[in-house]
Amino acid sequence: MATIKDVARHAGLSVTTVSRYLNNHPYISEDKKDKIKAAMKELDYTPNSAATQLRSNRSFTIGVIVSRITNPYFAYLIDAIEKVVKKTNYHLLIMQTYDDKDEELRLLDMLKQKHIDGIIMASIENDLSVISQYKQYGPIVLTGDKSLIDSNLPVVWTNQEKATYQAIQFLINQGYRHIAYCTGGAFDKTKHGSSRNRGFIKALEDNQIDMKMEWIYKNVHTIEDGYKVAKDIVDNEKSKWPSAVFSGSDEVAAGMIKYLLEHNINVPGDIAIMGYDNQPLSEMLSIPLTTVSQPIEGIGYESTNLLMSYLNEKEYTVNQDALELNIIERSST
Amino acid sequence: MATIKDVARHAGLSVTTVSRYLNNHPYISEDKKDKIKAAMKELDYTPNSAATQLRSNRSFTIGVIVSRITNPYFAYLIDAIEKVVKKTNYHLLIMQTYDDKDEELRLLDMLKQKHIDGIIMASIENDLSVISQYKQYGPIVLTGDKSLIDSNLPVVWTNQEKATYQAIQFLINQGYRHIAYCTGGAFDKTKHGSSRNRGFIKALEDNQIDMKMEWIYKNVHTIEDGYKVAKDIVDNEKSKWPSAVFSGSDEVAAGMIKYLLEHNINVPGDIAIMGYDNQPLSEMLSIPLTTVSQPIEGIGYESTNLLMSYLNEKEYTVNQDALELNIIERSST
DNA sequence: GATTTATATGAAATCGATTTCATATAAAGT
DNA sequence: ACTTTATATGAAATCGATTTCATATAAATC
Repeated sequence: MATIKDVARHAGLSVTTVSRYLNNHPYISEDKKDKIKAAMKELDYTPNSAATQLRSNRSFTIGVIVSRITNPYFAYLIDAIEKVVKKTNYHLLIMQTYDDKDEELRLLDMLKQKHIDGIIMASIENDLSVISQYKQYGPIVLTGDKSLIDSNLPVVWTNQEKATYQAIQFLINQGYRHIAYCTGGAFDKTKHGSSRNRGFIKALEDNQIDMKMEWIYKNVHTIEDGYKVAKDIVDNEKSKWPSAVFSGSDEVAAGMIKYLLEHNINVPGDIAIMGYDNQPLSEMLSIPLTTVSQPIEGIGYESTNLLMSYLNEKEYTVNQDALELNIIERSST
Repeated sequence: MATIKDVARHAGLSVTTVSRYLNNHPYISEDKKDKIKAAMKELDYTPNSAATQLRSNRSFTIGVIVSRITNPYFAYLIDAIEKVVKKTNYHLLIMQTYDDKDEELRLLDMLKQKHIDGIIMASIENDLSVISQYKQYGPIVLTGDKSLIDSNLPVVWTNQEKATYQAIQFLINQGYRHIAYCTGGAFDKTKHGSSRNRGFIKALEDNQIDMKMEWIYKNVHTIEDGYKVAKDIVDNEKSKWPSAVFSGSDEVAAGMIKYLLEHNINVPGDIAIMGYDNQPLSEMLSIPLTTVSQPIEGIGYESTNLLMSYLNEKEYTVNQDALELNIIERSST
């Protein structure tokens, strides 16, 4: 492969001048520019990215960490991020942790290795205190719930507590008062619980509804999990069924609907179902799903611009208005 | 950041020895190894990847080109590829073309720039003759239909013509003889048509069924497209409806089912629907979808191992048995 | 007309690793 | 005891760009 040296020789110039041309520096005469252009074409020259990186100490690559791209939420988020990145001279490196702490650390190490210049974290496995140690190696932008602002890292946040509160309130307003709750994580009644859990608890409290622990389902993620939860509910006497189930994920909601319909249980007549994320499948279900939509485009746009502002040492103010969650009302409630 | 020089000094050794340690070369005494280890820990040393790349002329990164990761087919394929890559010392760079020819060329250029060592192409925009010019810069493995073996590039192929033939034959065996056809691409009756089209045409011929051009829908991709196709069909007199519709994509099939059910048309009683890809949503539909499943795991596994074999100059024989397509029979036919 | 200032170019140092070449000692083979 | 061979280490060159420092000419200012 031709190097910058070859181009310089071919154009009868020094490598310095060719380098200047490559980096759009001022003060190069037009005729020299033409000569360089011609030489580059003639030799089919492309700069070696490793050399550029080594000397300039920038890789012009940013990373985005997600748990897995087969989750549509992350796929669409990456899509939104890439749309912004494509407009710059940066590349996007998509990294998956598969929910593994060590893997996440290995990915963060790429900042240290100068493989990437900055990171957007869309999922988080390790403690924030661990992650924030890596910011000395390059900017790290977090995306997620408002509670992340406690980390001393820049955050593009949404208010999950408020959205969940509103979702539960929405169900209550529709007349449902016996509400079951599914979460992908843990559930403890203390204040250390996750934001969504807090929103759920608060909404019940504000409406003087008692929370029943047997209606709290933890660690449910997949369609199969939802299927099982529905079975678990329905296996009780009908008088003990909740009138509505709020699920922290559309997949779980989909699994529940599948089970309920297979057993001729009316949705929402017998049991209403509400999901979260507004994933593509949610409007395609037999019973289109009422759900909470996340501002994915906004999160992607804002987080990328924020990260870029750090890389280019400019100011950027996140437009919080673009980060509102919305309830999408369909037929399942 | 600490460099190899710092480590060497700190350990009282030469950089050569430290480099040898980093690359697992033989002939380093245990006590020196310990000293190096200690120095690296002490200084929190991580090798600069750009320097390694520049000197060794390898980036230990491979790329996978897809049109877009929001397409579940590609998301799951990437997932399968990453599972293999994670076991090696390579990184995976996911690249999206968004169906853009120029973008694809820009991504291929990364081979030239030595940004990546090799590429798996899961989608292809440019002519194969154009793409194969890039193989001088590093190995390129194609994945897709059998017809790609004409390119002089290594291919991990599936037999789309055969699968489509079998799918149509399956419908015919079930008693459907008036079969409409949806394709994401173009459709011309010449031998230059795509493999799936050939399979469709051949199946009809072998069963002495005339093909009706008004039942051929071209360039349909999305759920919305499917919705429109169903409307277009149903707007005719019922006597002119096809008895079954084969669609080259589950999304399109989903859109059709949505429309048909909304208009109280029985599936499969009035019109049967068959999809392609066996995407996650296909079993979640009101009418679970009969579809053709692609061996995504196999394609990912084989293509990655094949690419790795080129990078490590070893032999690898693709296990063609892992690349069969299968008909998944559900309720929509 | 003398002195700044803007424009235009090049030689050499540098980024942080690996690779080549050289060398010294210990162990093995004859 | 003498030559190979295996083990262990280091100095210096190198990969291909960018950056720093130096310099020469043309244009602008006083």
